[in-house]
Amino acid sequence: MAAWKQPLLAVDVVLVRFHPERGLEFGTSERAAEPARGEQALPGVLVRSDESLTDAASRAVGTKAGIADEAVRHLDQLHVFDTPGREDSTVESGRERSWSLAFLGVVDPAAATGEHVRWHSASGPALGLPFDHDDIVDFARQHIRARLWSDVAMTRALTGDSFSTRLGADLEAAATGVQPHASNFHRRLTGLADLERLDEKSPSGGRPAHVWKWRRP
Amino acid sequence: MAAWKQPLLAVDVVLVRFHPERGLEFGTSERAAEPARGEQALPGVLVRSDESLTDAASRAVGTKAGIADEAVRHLDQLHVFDTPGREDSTVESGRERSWSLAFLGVVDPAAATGEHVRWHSASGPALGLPFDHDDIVDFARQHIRARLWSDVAMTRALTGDSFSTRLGADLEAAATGVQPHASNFHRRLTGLADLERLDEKSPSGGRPAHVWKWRRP
DNA sequence: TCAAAAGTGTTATGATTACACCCATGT
DNA sequence: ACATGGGTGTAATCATAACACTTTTGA
Repeated sequence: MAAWKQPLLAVDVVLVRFHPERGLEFGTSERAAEPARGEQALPGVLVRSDESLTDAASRAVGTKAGIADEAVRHLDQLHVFDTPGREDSTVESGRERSWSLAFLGVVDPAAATGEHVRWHSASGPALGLPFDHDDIVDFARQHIRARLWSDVAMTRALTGDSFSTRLGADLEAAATGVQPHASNFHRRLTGLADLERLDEKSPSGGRPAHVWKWRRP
Repeated sequence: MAAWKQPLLAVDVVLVRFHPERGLEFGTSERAAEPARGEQALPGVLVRSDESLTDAASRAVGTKAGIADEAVRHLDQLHVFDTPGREDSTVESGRERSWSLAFLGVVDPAAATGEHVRWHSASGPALGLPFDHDDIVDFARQHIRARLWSDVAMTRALTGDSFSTRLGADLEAAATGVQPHASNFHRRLTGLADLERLDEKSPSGGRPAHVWKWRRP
């Protein structure tokens, strides 16, 4: 067995946040290096041998998007995308293979994300990102929809530790495309074991909505 | 940015088959190389730069387990396992990091798999495999349970192109741990759009069961 | 004709959806 | 008080589970 020369493994992070006013958004940052230099793309780095994959994802968010570690509430491995002839096909041979392990990175919408990050509404059209990044975003979109409310860690990262019924319903609407009936949605939250209804209320133009708090950590 | 020296990316395949008599089984093969030489483990190879990840998985099944390509009905990417100090930590430094992209590989139970492969009942205890292979098998087990009947490609690979109600019910039982009510299970299959009930019957000691056929390819 | 196993009929139970109506707040 | 939205009550609908009972085979 000869010496192995493999493509390098990169991690690319699909940044997501759920902003109370702006809704569900995907984040991109500007590429500093060729190829596609200057274009908006998913922040990514090559994985170093001394770090875990999740650490690499975290580093991508930090160094490429300039987002503080504390602002990243959740990191979730998605899928390895295997593309002939994508980035870093430096000089030669035209088409080099490349691997990208995609992560979902949920960001605190209250955190400042600086000028490096551009946020795009998830309800808009495809983002037109280079490489196969549009596919990756799409994969993430379906991942979110399939796991909302059932994957507590992910959902909690999107909503924050506590949230109003209103915000929850809007998140549901953003993820699935249909606004739930307010009444039924309230009952749905009631049924979730990890949620607790507080006595607080959250103003919203009419009758204030209840506030829900995730139990435990 | 200096030259990158990364761990090598391996693919490891969780072989699975659903044998009409023996039930759901996971397959292992004997390791030919250190570390853990001679032990049963998941077949895996280092990915080459000129092949896709799925091709690498396919090659692992072929070269390490000696299973013909045609016998592999389905290959599905699972997760990247990132383990400090696993295999191929050749000589030095004691603990090298290593990456393994796990695949689920569904094998035709009618195909001869030679002496290289050892099949273990999925209902038995943990297999006691080296590295984190037990964890990987467990991941695969949950993957199967979560997707049975909803993921047509995977389920079809397990059942074959056509199968009796009996076999389907046994598969369900093997995956979930509970034997479904025969009556309700029949109706469940009726409800699946991709399934068609044939007029054939399949003997089974009592009244013969119907045969179901997957539509399309 | 009896045992074994597959299906059908039917009902109970529970989740999901819809919608009428009442409640809590700001103006 | 009225507009705005949140929430409760309640009923219809649909899926799931349970179980009695019938059907089809082999012995």
